[in-house]
Amino acid sequence: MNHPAQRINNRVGPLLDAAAKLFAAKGYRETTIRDIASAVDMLPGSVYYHFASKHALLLAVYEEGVSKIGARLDEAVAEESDPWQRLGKAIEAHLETILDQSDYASVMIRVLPDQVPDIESELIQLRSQYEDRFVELVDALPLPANVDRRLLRLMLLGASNWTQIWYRTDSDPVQDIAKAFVDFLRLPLMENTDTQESDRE
Amino acid sequence: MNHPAQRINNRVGPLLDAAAKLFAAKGYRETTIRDIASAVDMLPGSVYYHFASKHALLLAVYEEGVSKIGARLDEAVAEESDPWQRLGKAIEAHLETILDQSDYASVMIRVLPDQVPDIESELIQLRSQYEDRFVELVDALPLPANVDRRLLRLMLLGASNWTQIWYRTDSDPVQDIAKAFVDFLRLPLMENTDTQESDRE
Amino acid sequence: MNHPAQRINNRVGPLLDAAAKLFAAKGYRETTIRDIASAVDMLPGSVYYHFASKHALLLAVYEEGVSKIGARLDEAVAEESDPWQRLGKAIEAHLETILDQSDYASVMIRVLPDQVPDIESELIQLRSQYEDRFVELVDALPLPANVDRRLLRLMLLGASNWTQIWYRTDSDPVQDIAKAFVDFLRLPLMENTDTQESDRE
Amino acid sequence: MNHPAQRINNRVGPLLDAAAKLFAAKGYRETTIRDIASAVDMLPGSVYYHFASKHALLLAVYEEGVSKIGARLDEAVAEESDPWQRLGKAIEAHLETILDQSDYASVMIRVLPDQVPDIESELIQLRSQYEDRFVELVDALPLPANVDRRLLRLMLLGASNWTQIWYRTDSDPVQDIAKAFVDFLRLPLMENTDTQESDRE
DNA sequence: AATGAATGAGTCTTCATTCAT
DNA sequence: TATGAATGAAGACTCATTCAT
Repeated sequence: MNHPAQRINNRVGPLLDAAAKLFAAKGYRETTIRDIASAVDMLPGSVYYHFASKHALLLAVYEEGVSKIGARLDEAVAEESDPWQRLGKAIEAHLETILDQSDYASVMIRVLPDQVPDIESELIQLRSQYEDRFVELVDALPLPANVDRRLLRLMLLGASNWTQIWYRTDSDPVQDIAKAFVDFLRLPLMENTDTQESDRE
Repeated sequence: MNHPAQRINNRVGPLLDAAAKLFAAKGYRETTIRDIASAVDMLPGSVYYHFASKHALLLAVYEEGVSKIGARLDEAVAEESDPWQRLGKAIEAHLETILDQSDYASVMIRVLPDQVPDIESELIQLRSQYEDRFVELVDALPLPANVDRRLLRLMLLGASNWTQIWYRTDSDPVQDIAKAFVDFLRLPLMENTDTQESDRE
Repeated sequence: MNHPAQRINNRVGPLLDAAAKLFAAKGYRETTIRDIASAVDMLPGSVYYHFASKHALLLAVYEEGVSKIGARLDEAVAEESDPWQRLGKAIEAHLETILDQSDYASVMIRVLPDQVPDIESELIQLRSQYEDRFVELVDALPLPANVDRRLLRLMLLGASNWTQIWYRTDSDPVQDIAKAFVDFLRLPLMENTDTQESDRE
Repeated sequence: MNHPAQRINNRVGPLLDAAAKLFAAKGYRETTIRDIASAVDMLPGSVYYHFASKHALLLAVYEEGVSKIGARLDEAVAEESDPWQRLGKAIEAHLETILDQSDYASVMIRVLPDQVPDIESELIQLRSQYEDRFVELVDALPLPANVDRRLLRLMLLGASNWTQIWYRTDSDPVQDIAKAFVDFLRLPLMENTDTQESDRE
């Protein structure tokens, strides 16, 4: 009667993988329970033995996604101590994970909380659990006092997430993209860049 | 073809407005014909007098969106001659339009071509019709030779489009965001910035 | 307010023609008022000035069909006096009219009364008004006493009507078909007319 | 593919029966999924568990129809060796099946391929699969050299199929009709058998 | 653990028809 | 005479979900 989610040798894994792959490829609404089930040779009804609802499936994918991409990022960042290097590695890890390596992480970027109102807040929370890492990363940057670190972070993350829209496997290596993004920002923002006067108007 | 859009006293205008508003707020799939119809006090079937299909409605909104945001951008850019100023104004116009002023333009950013496979290519074409303006804008920038202008553009546009995800009307003024985004990039990339040394690895 | 159906120079003619053509080509259900209207550059609503309903249109087509094919047949038959010749001419006229010459007549054969239950009885009556001519034609035939003239007529008429299913403009001339049908009945098909014994094997 | 038709205790059988009965009685377009579903106490949506579409249902009925009437005819014909007898039995079987015994077979005659353009070619193929039997049957007939066997077959089959239009259960026994049709062809109808001269023109 | 069968609410869409102008 | 705009009832189909077995 109960859902034994911990069982090692069950089919929750493949099921979740299929869901992640499909959600990542087509989006949440566009993916049906039947799609997912038949990807693992199950019948639609059987999915409900493992997950209470389609929402629950998405939530599980999101959780796994956060966990995967978070771990990957922590690991990448741990190798560096210089704040800019750490940020660079972080973006690199981020891009690699959502573009290349993990459908779970892709889903996190592709399926936006407001597309699933019923579990919007849960999704938001899960996302920030991950994205908050970038708050620290950016805070650690040696920057001029007047720099709006929040906007800086948002810009970098936005640009990174949006790669999902235009990235094709045959375009630039992911690492180049990451490096370019950080460098575009980094060079002017270093502490000792004197000529800092920006007044449009 | 049969439906002359110029007729003064018709309800195509309001209908399209309602569609744009709803598509922008909830997404394409999440918006039903019933939603749109009842927003203008029509019956679902009546919508089909004006538009052949839900796809056609989206296409019309997209077209109007491209036209609106394109015109707004051209106008904003025309006031300036300095390439960086022009780019700044462009981003400002872009953000204002998609965040504040036009549901039509918002739809263009929110509803991605691959979410509507049946008219994917039409949507892509419409989008690039607008986004191509940024190619020119970025090409006009005086930049060091080794700068990848494509990635620069993609970064800026990606960051801008992603604002739709986090922007709330009570956060920073749109103009500040635009200025920040451009300035983050601009300062290091000015021609005579000597200390250009980027070597991670 | 009233329908001046007699007006010479109106558009009832073309309208009816279009309806006949479309009903003949696609069937009643498969043809929409919009199809018919746009064939004569009208709007769907305008059709209702001339005809009270789609049923009424069909009825009018049927009437015209009966009248046309009836006249054609009477004319053809009048030229002959021998009963078999008269029947031959009749079938020839019948086939020519429904296969070649008149959409109105084709409709009579193609659209069966029971497909339009609301006016089934009217359609049946109209049809028999025409088909009754064949009762006389067959009654006039000099036949052995034991021949079931009703079945003979039904066979001939059925075979003729069914040509609509298989006839293509590039197959046999209509006249040949008519002649063959009548001759198959009139003459014996057995190899040597007298002895009735045929055994392959 | 997913729906195994052989399962003993399912409702595919009754569903198909209902579809056949309704298609035969009212035609394809005139029959709704709701009609069919409610005939077997299902909800409309449930039908789609068993059949992918209304088209698929019709196709299944057609297939069954071809199979049923083909088997019945083969059986009837096997009992005889004389070509005319064989043809007579064939027509008898044909009429019995489409008028009396099988809704499936009736559908084959009543619903014409060109009424369902989406699956027109499949339906045509299915029909000829059956009707081709008559090619052989007619070819086996000992006939004068100048007889157009194709038209002969078409006439007989057309007349037979058209019985569906006029046949009522209280009219002649089906066997009588079959016998009459074949005899009309086989034997001469002219009063005195000898003078065989057919020259219209 | 999974399936077969179904449900029911909802989706887009169609179309004969109406009616004020 | 005709049109523009709509209606409303119905149509085929979809899909997350349920549940007895």
